[in-house]
Amino acid sequence: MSKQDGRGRQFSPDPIDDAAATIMHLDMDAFFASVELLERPDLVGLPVIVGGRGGRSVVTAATYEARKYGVNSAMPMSVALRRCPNAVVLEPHFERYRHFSEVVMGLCGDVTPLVEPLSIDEAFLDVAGARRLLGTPWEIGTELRRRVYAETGLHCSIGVAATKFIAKLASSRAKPDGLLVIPLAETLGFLHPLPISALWGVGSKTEEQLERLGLRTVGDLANTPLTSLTKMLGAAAGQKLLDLSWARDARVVTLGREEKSVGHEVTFEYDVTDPATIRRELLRMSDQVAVRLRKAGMVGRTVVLKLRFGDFTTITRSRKLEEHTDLGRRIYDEVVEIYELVGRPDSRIRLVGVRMEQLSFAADAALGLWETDEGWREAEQAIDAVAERFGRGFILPAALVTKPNERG
DNA sequence: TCTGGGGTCCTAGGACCC
DNA sequence: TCTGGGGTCCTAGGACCC
Repeated sequence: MSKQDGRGRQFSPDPIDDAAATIMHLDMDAFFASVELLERPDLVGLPVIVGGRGGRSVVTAATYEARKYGVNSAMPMSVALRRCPNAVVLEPHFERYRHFSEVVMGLCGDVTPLVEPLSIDEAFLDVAGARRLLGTPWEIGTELRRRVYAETGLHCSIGVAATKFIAKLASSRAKPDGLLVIPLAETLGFLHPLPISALWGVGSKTEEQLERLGLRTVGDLANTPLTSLTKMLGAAAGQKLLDLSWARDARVVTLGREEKSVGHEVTFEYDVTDPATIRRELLRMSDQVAVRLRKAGMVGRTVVLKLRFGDFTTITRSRKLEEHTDLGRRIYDEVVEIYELVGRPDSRIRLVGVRMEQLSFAADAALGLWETDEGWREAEQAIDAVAERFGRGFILPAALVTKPNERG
Protein backbone atom coordinates (compact mmCIF):
# COMPACT_ATOMS: atom_id res chain seq x y z
CA MET A 1 0.00 0.00 0.00
CA SER A 2 2.94 2.38 0.27
CA LYS A 3 5.02 3.82 -2.44
CA GLN A 4 8.68 4.70 -2.69
CA ASP A 5 10.56 7.26 -4.68
CA GLY A 6 13.91 6.85 -6.45
CA ARG A 7 15.89 7.25 -3.26
CA GLY A 8 13.88 4.69 -1.40
CA ARG A 9 12.00 6.99 0.93
CA GLN A 10 8.65 5.74 1.93
CA PHE A 11 5.62 7.72 0.99
CA SER A 12 1.94 7.73 1.80
CA PRO A 13 -0.45 5.30 0.20
CA ASP A 14 -1.39 6.03 -3.36
CA PRO A 15 -3.64 7.17 -4.93
CA ILE A 16 -4.14 10.24 -2.79
CA ASP A 17 -6.38 12.87 -4.13
CA ASP A 18 -8.19 14.41 -1.26
CA ALA A 19 -10.07 17.50 -2.26
CA ALA A 20 -9.76 18.90 1.26
CA ALA A 21 -5.98 18.56 1.50
CA THR A 22 -4.92 21.78 -0.17
CA ILE A 23 -2.49 23.35 2.25
CA MET A 24 1.12 22.54 1.64
CA HIS A 25 4.04 23.07 3.98
CA LEU A 26 7.53 23.07 2.53
CA ASP A 27 10.50 22.74 4.85
CA MET A 28 14.12 22.60 3.76
CA ASP A 29 16.12 19.68 5.17
CA ALA A 30 18.95 20.71 7.53
CA PHE A 31 18.91 23.94 5.55
CA PHE A 32 22.00 25.85 6.72
CA ALA A 33 24.11 22.72 6.88
CA SER A 34 22.99 21.60 3.42
CA VAL A 35 23.84 25.00 1.92
CA GLU A 36 27.31 24.79 3.45
CA LEU A 37 27.80 21.33 1.94
CA LEU A 38 27.18 22.74 -1.53
CA GLU A 39 30.55 24.46 -1.14
CA ARG A 40 32.13 21.51 0.62
CA PRO A 41 31.02 18.38 -1.24
CA ASP A 42 33.94 16.57 0.38
CA LEU A 43 32.01 16.70 3.67
CA VAL A 44 28.82 15.08 2.40
CA GLY A 45 27.95 12.07 4.53
CA LEU A 46 29.94 13.32 7.52
CA PRO A 47 28.68 14.85 10.76
CA VAL A 48 28.76 18.61 10.14
CA ILE A 49 27.66 21.32 12.55
CA VAL A 50 27.02 24.94 11.63
CA GLY A 51 27.61 27.42 14.41
CA GLY A 52 30.00 29.93 15.90
CA ARG A 53 33.34 28.96 17.34
CA GLY A 54 33.22 31.05 20.50
CA GLY A 55 33.01 29.44 23.89
CA ARG A 56 29.41 30.55 24.24
CA SER A 57 28.15 29.61 20.82
CA VAL A 58 25.37 27.15 20.14
CA VAL A 59 24.52 24.82 17.29
CA THR A 60 22.70 26.66 14.52
CA ALA A 61 22.19 23.60 12.33
CA ALA A 62 23.47 20.06 12.01
CA THR A 63 23.48 17.41 9.31
CA TYR A 64 21.50 14.24 9.91
CA GLU A 65 24.79 12.40 10.41
CA ALA A 66 25.57 14.73 13.34
CA ARG A 67 22.02 14.42 14.70
CA LYS A 68 22.57 10.68 15.06
CA TYR A 69 24.98 11.55 17.87
CA GLY A 70 22.31 13.56 19.66
CA VAL A 71 23.36 16.91 18.28
CA ASN A 72 20.47 19.35 17.88
CA SER A 73 20.09 23.00 17.04
CA ALA A 74 20.21 25.47 19.95
CA MET A 75 22.42 23.04 21.86
CA PRO A 76 25.59 24.57 23.35
CA MET A 77 28.51 23.86 21.03
CA SER A 78 30.53 22.48 23.92
CA VAL A 79 27.89 19.83 24.52
CA ALA A 80 27.56 19.04 20.85
CA LEU A 81 31.28 18.47 20.45
CA ARG A 82 31.37 16.25 23.50
CA ARG A 83 28.64 14.12 21.94
CA CYS A 84 30.20 14.13 18.51
CA PRO A 85 33.93 14.90 18.82
CA ASN A 86 34.77 14.37 15.14
CA ALA A 87 32.09 16.69 13.84
CA VAL A 88 33.28 19.33 11.41
CA VAL A 89 32.22 22.80 12.57
CA LEU A 90 31.49 25.42 9.92
CA GLU A 91 30.73 29.11 10.46
CA PRO A 92 27.32 30.27 9.23
CA HIS A 93 26.92 32.40 6.08
CA PHE A 94 23.52 34.04 6.32
CA GLU A 95 23.70 35.86 2.98
CA ARG A 96 23.98 32.48 1.24
CA TYR A 97 21.00 31.14 3.15
CA ARG A 98 18.98 34.20 2.21
CA HIS A 99 19.92 33.73 -1.43
CA PHE A 100 18.78 30.09 -1.54
CA SER A 101 15.70 31.00 0.45
CA GLU A 102 14.71 33.48 -2.24
CA VAL A 103 15.25 30.91 -4.97
CA VAL A 104 13.07 28.35 -3.19
CA MET A 105 10.34 30.89 -2.40
CA GLY A 106 10.39 31.84 -6.06
CA LEU A 107 9.79 28.23 -7.06
CA CYS A 108 6.88 28.11 -4.64
CA GLY A 109 5.57 31.23 -6.33
CA ASP A 110 5.51 29.36 -9.62
CA VAL A 111 3.00 26.94 -8.09
CA THR A 112 0.67 29.54 -6.62
CA PRO A 113 0.74 33.20 -5.69
CA LEU A 114 -0.56 32.17 -2.26
CA VAL A 115 2.81 31.61 -0.61
CA GLU A 116 3.37 32.49 3.03
CA PRO A 117 7.03 32.35 4.07
CA LEU A 118 7.17 31.25 7.71
CA SER A 119 10.88 31.55 8.20
CA ILE A 120 13.98 31.52 6.05
CA ASP A 121 13.50 27.85 5.16
CA GLU A 122 9.77 27.20 5.43
CA ALA A 123 6.64 28.24 3.64
CA PHE A 124 2.94 27.47 3.44
CA LEU A 125 1.28 27.25 0.04
CA ASP A 126 -2.43 27.20 -0.66
CA VAL A 127 -2.73 24.93 -3.68
CA ALA A 128 -6.53 24.80 -3.85
CA GLY A 129 -6.53 26.93 -6.97
CA ALA A 130 -3.52 25.21 -8.54
CA ARG A 131 -5.15 21.78 -8.66
CA ARG A 132 -6.89 22.28 -11.96
CA LEU A 133 -3.74 23.38 -13.74
CA LEU A 134 -1.06 21.39 -11.97
CA GLY A 135 -2.73 18.23 -10.73
CA THR A 136 -3.30 16.67 -7.35
CA PRO A 137 -1.46 17.94 -4.28
CA TRP A 138 0.63 14.80 -4.52
CA GLU A 139 1.68 15.65 -8.05
CA ILE A 140 2.26 19.30 -7.23
CA GLY A 141 4.40 18.40 -4.24
CA THR A 142 6.42 15.87 -6.17
CA GLU A 143 7.12 18.34 -8.95
CA LEU A 144 7.99 21.14 -6.53
CA ARG A 145 10.44 18.94 -4.67
CA ARG A 146 12.02 17.91 -7.95
CA ARG A 147 12.42 21.52 -9.03
CA VAL A 148 13.86 22.64 -5.71
CA TYR A 149 16.51 19.96 -5.99
CA ALA A 150 17.19 20.63 -9.65
CA GLU A 151 17.62 24.37 -9.16
CA THR A 152 19.46 24.41 -5.85
CA GLY A 153 20.89 20.97 -5.15
CA LEU A 154 19.01 21.06 -1.82
CA HIS A 155 16.50 18.60 -0.48
CA CYS A 156 13.24 19.60 1.09
CA SER A 157 10.26 17.86 2.62
CA ILE A 158 6.64 18.66 1.98
CA GLY A 159 3.51 17.97 3.96
CA VAL A 160 -0.01 18.39 2.61
CA ALA A 161 -3.21 18.47 4.61
CA ALA A 162 -6.44 20.35 5.13
CA THR A 163 -4.95 22.73 7.71
CA LYS A 164 -1.67 24.52 8.30
CA PHE A 165 -0.93 22.70 11.51
CA ILE A 166 -1.41 19.21 10.09
CA ALA A 167 0.53 20.11 6.94
CA LYS A 168 3.44 21.19 9.08
CA LEU A 169 3.33 18.01 11.11
CA ALA A 170 3.21 16.04 7.89
CA SER A 171 6.32 17.71 6.51
CA SER A 172 8.28 16.98 9.67
CA ARG A 173 7.10 13.37 9.56
CA ALA A 174 8.21 13.18 5.91
CA LYS A 175 11.77 14.30 6.72
CA PRO A 176 14.26 13.94 5.32
CA ASP A 177 13.59 14.32 1.64
CA GLY A 178 10.00 13.13 1.61
CA LEU A 179 6.43 13.98 0.78
CA LEU A 180 3.43 13.11 2.90
CA VAL A 181 -0.20 13.80 2.16
CA ILE A 182 -2.70 13.43 5.01
CA PRO A 183 -6.22 13.01 3.64
CA LEU A 184 -8.86 14.63 5.81
CA ALA A 185 -10.33 11.30 6.89
CA GLU A 186 -6.98 10.13 8.24
CA THR A 187 -6.14 13.29 10.13
CA LEU A 188 -7.01 12.26 13.68
CA GLY A 189 -5.52 8.82 13.20
CA PHE A 190 -2.27 10.54 12.28
CA LEU A 191 -2.46 13.21 14.96
CA HIS A 192 -3.60 11.51 18.14
CA PRO A 193 -0.72 9.05 18.66
CA LEU A 194 1.87 11.86 18.43
CA PRO A 195 3.54 13.13 21.63
CA ILE A 196 2.08 16.36 23.03
CA SER A 197 5.31 18.17 22.19
CA ALA A 198 4.23 17.91 18.55
CA LEU A 199 1.58 20.54 19.24
CA TRP A 200 2.38 24.10 18.24
CA GLY A 201 3.06 26.02 21.42
CA VAL A 202 4.06 23.06 23.57
CA GLY A 203 7.70 23.51 24.50
CA SER A 204 9.66 21.97 27.32
CA LYS A 205 7.88 23.87 30.13
CA THR A 206 4.37 23.17 28.94
CA GLU A 207 5.24 19.57 28.18
CA GLU A 208 6.40 19.14 31.77
CA GLN A 209 3.20 20.66 33.11
CA LEU A 210 1.02 18.51 30.92
CA GLU A 211 2.90 15.38 31.83
CA ARG A 212 2.16 16.12 35.45
CA LEU A 213 -1.49 15.77 34.47
CA GLY A 214 -0.60 12.42 32.99
CA LEU A 215 -0.91 13.62 29.41
CA ARG A 216 1.60 12.16 26.98
CA THR A 217 -0.02 12.05 23.57
CA VAL A 218 -2.09 14.50 21.58
CA GLY A 219 -4.98 12.07 21.95
CA ASP A 220 -4.65 12.26 25.75
CA LEU A 221 -4.89 16.04 25.58
CA ALA A 222 -7.83 15.92 23.18
CA ASN A 223 -9.82 14.04 25.80
CA THR A 224 -9.03 16.44 28.63
CA PRO A 225 -11.68 18.95 29.77
CA LEU A 226 -11.01 22.49 28.61
CA THR A 227 -11.17 23.81 32.18
CA SER A 228 -8.25 21.63 33.30
CA LEU A 229 -6.18 22.98 30.44
CA THR A 230 -7.06 26.64 30.88
CA LYS A 231 -6.48 26.44 34.63
CA MET A 232 -2.97 25.26 33.98
CA LEU A 233 -2.03 27.17 30.82
CA GLY A 234 -4.27 30.23 30.70
CA ALA A 235 -7.36 30.89 28.62
CA ALA A 236 -5.77 31.43 25.24
CA ALA A 237 -3.24 28.62 25.34
CA GLY A 238 -5.68 26.07 26.74
CA GLN A 239 -8.28 26.72 24.07
CA LYS A 240 -5.67 26.76 21.31
CA LEU A 241 -4.15 23.44 22.30
CA LEU A 242 -7.52 21.76 22.60
CA ASP A 243 -8.43 23.03 19.14
CA LEU A 244 -5.16 21.84 17.64
CA SER A 245 -5.56 18.44 19.25
CA TRP A 246 -8.78 18.02 17.26
CA ALA A 247 -7.09 19.40 14.16
CA ARG A 248 -9.20 22.54 14.34
CA ASP A 249 -7.08 25.27 12.82
CA ALA A 250 -8.84 28.04 10.94
CA ARG A 251 -5.72 29.94 9.97
CA VAL A 252 -5.51 30.61 6.26
CA VAL A 253 -2.44 31.10 4.11
CA THR A 254 -1.73 34.82 4.08
CA LEU A 255 0.66 36.73 1.89
CA GLY A 256 3.01 38.68 4.02
CA ARG A 257 2.73 40.20 7.40
CA GLU A 258 4.15 43.40 8.67
CA GLU A 259 7.03 43.37 11.09
CA LYS A 260 6.16 44.23 14.65
CA SER A 261 9.65 44.86 15.96
CA VAL A 262 13.28 45.16 14.92
CA GLY A 263 16.16 44.46 17.25
CA HIS A 264 19.70 43.29 17.77
CA GLU A 265 21.44 41.65 20.67
CA VAL A 266 24.91 40.28 21.43
CA THR A 267 26.29 37.92 23.97
CA PHE A 268 29.81 38.84 25.00
CA GLU A 269 32.54 36.26 24.90
CA TYR A 270 33.21 37.19 28.53
CA ASP A 271 30.93 39.06 30.93
CA VAL A 272 31.44 42.81 30.80
CA THR A 273 31.52 45.11 33.82
CA ASP A 274 32.78 48.28 32.16
CA PRO A 275 29.85 50.66 31.45
CA ALA A 276 31.79 52.35 28.64
CA THR A 277 31.93 49.04 26.77
CA ILE A 278 28.20 48.60 27.27
CA ARG A 279 27.49 52.10 25.96
CA ARG A 280 29.64 51.48 22.91
CA GLU A 281 27.66 48.32 22.13
CA LEU A 282 24.38 50.14 22.68
CA LEU A 283 25.47 52.83 20.21
CA ARG A 284 26.46 50.26 17.61
CA MET A 285 23.21 48.35 17.94
CA SER A 286 21.06 51.48 18.00
CA ASP A 287 22.60 52.40 14.67
CA GLN A 288 22.05 48.93 13.25
CA VAL A 289 18.42 49.00 14.29
CA ALA A 290 17.95 52.47 12.82
CA VAL A 291 19.53 51.44 9.52
CA ARG A 292 17.19 48.49 9.25
CA LEU A 293 14.20 50.68 10.03
CA ARG A 294 15.14 53.19 7.34
CA LYS A 295 15.74 50.45 4.78
CA ALA A 296 12.25 49.16 5.48
CA GLY A 297 10.79 52.67 5.37
CA MET A 298 9.61 52.26 8.92
CA VAL A 299 9.78 54.15 12.19
CA GLY A 300 9.42 52.86 15.73
CA ARG A 301 7.78 54.24 18.81
CA THR A 302 8.99 52.13 21.74
CA VAL A 303 12.63 51.56 22.66
CA VAL A 304 13.51 48.37 24.53
CA LEU A 305 16.74 47.67 26.37
CA LYS A 306 17.56 44.07 27.19
CA LEU A 307 20.23 43.00 29.67
CA ARG A 308 21.29 39.54 30.68
CA PHE A 309 23.52 39.30 33.72
CA GLY A 310 26.26 36.88 34.61
CA ASP A 311 23.80 34.60 36.40
CA PHE A 312 21.63 34.47 33.26
CA THR A 313 18.80 36.50 34.76
CA THR A 314 17.38 38.71 32.07
CA ILE A 315 15.52 41.98 32.27
CA THR A 316 13.93 44.28 29.70
CA ARG A 317 13.14 47.95 30.18
CA SER A 318 11.13 49.86 27.65
CA ARG A 319 9.99 53.38 27.06
CA LYS A 320 7.49 54.86 24.70
CA LEU A 321 8.74 57.90 22.82
CA GLU A 322 6.85 61.12 22.21
CA GLU A 323 7.03 60.45 18.50
CA HIS A 324 8.24 57.77 16.11
CA THR A 325 11.86 57.70 15.01
CA ASP A 326 14.29 55.92 12.73
CA LEU A 327 17.37 57.76 13.98
CA GLY A 328 20.19 55.86 15.66
CA ARG A 329 21.09 58.82 17.82
CA ARG A 330 17.56 59.18 19.13
CA ILE A 331 17.34 55.48 19.94
CA TYR A 332 20.76 55.53 21.56
CA ASP A 333 20.00 58.53 23.77
CA GLU A 334 16.89 56.82 25.06
CA VAL A 335 18.41 53.39 25.55
CA VAL A 336 21.41 54.79 27.41
CA GLU A 337 19.12 56.70 29.71
CA ILE A 338 17.18 53.54 30.45
CA TYR A 339 20.45 51.71 31.02
CA GLU A 340 21.60 54.28 33.58
CA LEU A 341 18.23 54.01 35.33
CA VAL A 342 18.68 50.28 35.79
CA GLY A 343 21.42 51.31 38.16
CA ARG A 344 23.52 48.22 38.30
CA PRO A 345 26.74 49.71 36.95
CA ASP A 346 28.97 47.11 38.59
CA SER A 347 27.08 43.96 37.53
CA ARG A 348 28.60 41.46 35.19
CA ILE A 349 26.70 41.73 31.95
CA ARG A 350 26.50 38.81 29.58
CA LEU A 351 24.21 40.20 26.88
CA VAL A 352 22.87 43.54 25.73
CA GLY A 353 20.12 44.15 23.22
CA VAL A 354 18.27 47.04 21.61
CA ARG A 355 14.85 46.66 20.03
CA MET A 356 12.29 49.00 18.51
CA GLU A 357 8.61 48.17 18.79
CA GLN A 358 5.31 49.69 17.72
CA LEU A 359 6.50 50.13 14.18
CA SER A 360 4.65 51.94 11.47
CA PHE A 361 5.48 53.03 7.99
CA ALA A 362 7.32 56.33 7.96
CA ALA A 363 4.78 57.82 5.55
CA ASP A 364 1.89 56.90 7.84
CA ALA A 365 3.62 58.19 10.94
CA ALA A 366 4.12 61.55 9.24
CA LEU A 367 0.35 61.82 9.38
CA GLY A 368 0.50 61.09 13.11
CA LEU A 369 -1.13 64.46 13.69
CA TRP A 370 -4.42 62.89 12.70
CA GLU A 371 -4.05 60.26 15.36
CA THR A 372 -5.17 62.66 18.06
CA ASP A 373 -8.45 64.47 18.32
CA GLU A 374 -6.58 67.66 19.13
CA GLY A 375 -4.55 67.34 15.98
CA TRP A 376 -7.72 66.75 14.04
CA ARG A 377 -9.45 69.80 15.55
CA GLU A 378 -6.45 71.95 14.76
CA ALA A 379 -6.55 70.76 11.21
CA GLU A 380 -10.26 71.51 10.93
CA GLN A 381 -9.69 75.00 12.28
CA ALA A 382 -6.91 75.54 9.76
CA ILE A 383 -9.20 74.39 6.98
CA ASP A 384 -11.95 76.70 8.19
CA ALA A 385 -9.50 79.60 8.25
CA VAL A 386 -8.53 78.91 4.65
CA ALA A 387 -12.18 78.60 3.67
CA GLU A 388 -13.04 81.90 5.27
CA ARG A 389 -10.37 83.62 3.29
CA PHE A 390 -10.62 81.92 -0.08
CA GLY A 391 -14.03 80.23 -0.10
CA ARG A 392 -15.01 76.60 0.34
CA GLY A 393 -14.30 75.78 -3.28
CA PHE A 394 -10.65 76.13 -2.54
CA ILE A 395 -10.71 73.25 -0.05
CA LEU A 396 -9.64 69.73 -1.03
CA PRO A 397 -12.44 67.24 -1.51
CA ALA A 398 -13.35 65.87 1.91
CA ALA A 399 -12.32 62.34 0.95
CA LEU A 400 -8.70 63.42 0.79
CA VAL A 401 -8.70 64.75 4.30
CA THR A 402 -10.61 61.98 6.00
CA LYS A 403 -8.98 60.73 9.16
CA PRO A 404 -6.95 57.61 8.39
CA ASN A 405 -8.85 55.58 10.97
CA GLU A 406 -12.13 56.47 9.30
CA ARG A 407 -11.06 55.18 5.91
CA GLY A 408 -12.20 51.81 4.58
C1' DT B 1 25.59 20.58 29.60
C1' DC B 2 25.32 25.55 30.37
C1' DT B 3 22.69 27.92 27.55
C1' DG B 4 22.75 32.53 20.19
C1' DG B 5 20.01 35.75 17.72
C1' DG B 6 16.04 36.79 15.25
C1' DG B 7 11.36 37.18 16.33
C1' DT B 8 5.87 36.49 18.07
C1' DC B 9 2.30 36.05 21.35
C1' DC B 10 0.21 35.93 25.95
C1' DT B 11 -0.46 37.27 30.78
C1' DA B 12 -0.63 40.12 34.67
C1' DG B 13 -0.36 44.20 37.35
C1' DG B 14 -0.69 49.07 37.87
C1' DA B 15 -2.04 53.68 36.33
C1' DC B 16 -5.59 56.28 34.81
C1' DC B 17 -10.22 57.61 33.31
C1' DC B 18 -15.16 57.64 33.58
C1' DT C 1 -14.01 57.01 55.84
C1' DC C 2 -13.82 53.37 53.22
C1' DT C 3 -14.29 52.41 49.06
C1' DG C 4 -17.09 49.87 42.59
C1' DG C 5 -16.48 48.32 38.16
C1' DG C 6 -15.12 48.47 33.48
C1' DG C 7 -12.01 49.76 29.83
C1' DT C 8 -7.64 51.04 27.96
C1' DC C 9 -2.83 51.82 27.91
C1' DC C 10 1.77 50.80 29.37
C1' DT C 11 5.39 47.87 31.12
C1' DA C 12 7.79 43.45 32.41
C1' DG C 13 8.42 38.81 31.99
C1' DG C 14 8.09 34.34 30.10
C1' DA C 15 7.16 30.61 26.79
C1' DC C 16 7.76 29.42 22.35
C1' DC C 17 9.39 29.00 17.37
C1' DC C 18 13.11 28.69 13.73
